[in-house]
Amino acid sequence: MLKEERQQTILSVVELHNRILITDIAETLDVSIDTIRRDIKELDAENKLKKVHGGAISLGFTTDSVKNKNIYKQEQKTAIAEKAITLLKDGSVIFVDGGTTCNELARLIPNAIELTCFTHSIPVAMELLTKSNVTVILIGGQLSKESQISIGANAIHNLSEIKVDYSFIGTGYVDSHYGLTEFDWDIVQVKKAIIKCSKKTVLLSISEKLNSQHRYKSCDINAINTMITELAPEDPQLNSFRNHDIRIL
Amino acid sequence: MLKEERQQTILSVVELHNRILITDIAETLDVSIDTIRRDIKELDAENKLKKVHGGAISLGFTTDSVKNKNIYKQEQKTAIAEKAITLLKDGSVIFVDGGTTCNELARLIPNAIELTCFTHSIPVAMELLTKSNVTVILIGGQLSKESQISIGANAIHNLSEIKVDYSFIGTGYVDSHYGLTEFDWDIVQVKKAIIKCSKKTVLLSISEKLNSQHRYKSCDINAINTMITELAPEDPQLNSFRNHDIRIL
DNA sequence: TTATATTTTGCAGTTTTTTGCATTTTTAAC
DNA sequence: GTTAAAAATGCAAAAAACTGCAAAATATAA
Repeated sequence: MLKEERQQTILSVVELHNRILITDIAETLDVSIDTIRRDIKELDAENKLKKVHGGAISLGFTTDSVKNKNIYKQEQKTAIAEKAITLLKDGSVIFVDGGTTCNELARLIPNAIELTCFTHSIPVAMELLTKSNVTVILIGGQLSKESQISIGANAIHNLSEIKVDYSFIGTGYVDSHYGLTEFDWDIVQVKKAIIKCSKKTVLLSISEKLNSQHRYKSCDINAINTMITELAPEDPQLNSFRNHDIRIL
Repeated sequence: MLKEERQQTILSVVELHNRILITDIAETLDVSIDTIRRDIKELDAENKLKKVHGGAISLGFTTDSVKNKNIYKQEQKTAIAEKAITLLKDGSVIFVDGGTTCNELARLIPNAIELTCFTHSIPVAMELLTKSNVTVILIGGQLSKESQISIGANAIHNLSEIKVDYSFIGTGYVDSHYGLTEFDWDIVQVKKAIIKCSKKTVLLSISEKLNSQHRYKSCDINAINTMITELAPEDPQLNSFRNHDIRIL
């Protein structure tokens, strides 16, 4: 049996079962344990799997991946959240939207700043509960299973009764011409209510979402006061937004 | 079984239930208690979870509050929750209070029953979000860091606008003479509002809390329609409650 | 084809890691 | 305080990993 074949077999077993035992596969393929050990060592070096004591596991199955929960574009979102943090002042009253980027913002709020945070997102609320310097006020309503935020008439009504200095919102799609758009109608209604109750609205969006659109519109691009992406403000990708009255951060 | 796999399993249990008991998981995975202890120690060092006496809790619940204290009486709470489940009917509209026992109830709701659940508890909401057969409606308000529920005028107002078939509530202390009492005044106000919006109120309480009282009163014992403990209904410990118009389950 | 260089493989001995058990110490529940 | 459960510690057996080396397989070149 060729080495290449053997390694391919190992990989397919790992992909199928998320794991492999050295002793098992050595017996199955009828080669020595050392050979398999060396194969796995190589495949690990090539980043095809993760070598562990006694065998190997698939990359998506590692314990490290649980914590970072495979958040798509995690680094960019952290960079965006860090920029957003700079807008916070002691005593600010803010609203934090749902979504992974806003969640990251919540996570990174420093404990030097006293804040009052409104949110309709369960994950954001969880994150903020750990911070003693933040007063958290939950916006109730029917919970969306998918996005884990309050939506519907009740949520919108609750939002109509508050006023915040800044709201930090995410969006499904953003385009300088079409504005902020979403796939989901209910979400759009809530976004509208959020923007309405905010003195200033800050959009957090990874650059990937720029210049894309979908069917329902949350607001015009002019409704946004500040837009934060992971790009430098002078990046050419942001050119189309410069004709508008937006601060790019 | 690979060590990585084991640790992975531990992490996923912690993520799902926010807690894990060393003895439980050792038996489930069929390894010694010491091994699990070492795993949890490692995972704690890697900041994947928080090690506590008797097990581990998820990082989200690090607010060293109600959560980790009572991971011990878990079995009793599960027994209570299982009894409570029997009261649920298809199409019921219920309210689920915060606290570990009610959380257990939420966790054990079977997916055969269609329900509409109101709750003011973040952990309960999290739990219910995983169930496709349950419509979850969140009661907003200021969040209590310690108990992770909405409290205050806003929460009470929101409660005044709903009506549910059953509410499942916990309490700090319960006594056949003094009724349901709490250490915290704000909590009491919310409990009153919950009871007011319920056609029937079901108290879930481990027997340990029976015949104890504290300074603020939520309601008379007569305000409770059904009381569930982990004891058999005919247990002598429940005698003092038998003079009242309560169903004991 | 043959001779030579290179890679791969299996083996033996050593080191490291993992695991379970017994004992002591600590914790927390009462 | 007492007491029972859990945690920490030390230890030894077992499993796995690493090391160096020589034989075998493969590739390369004359």
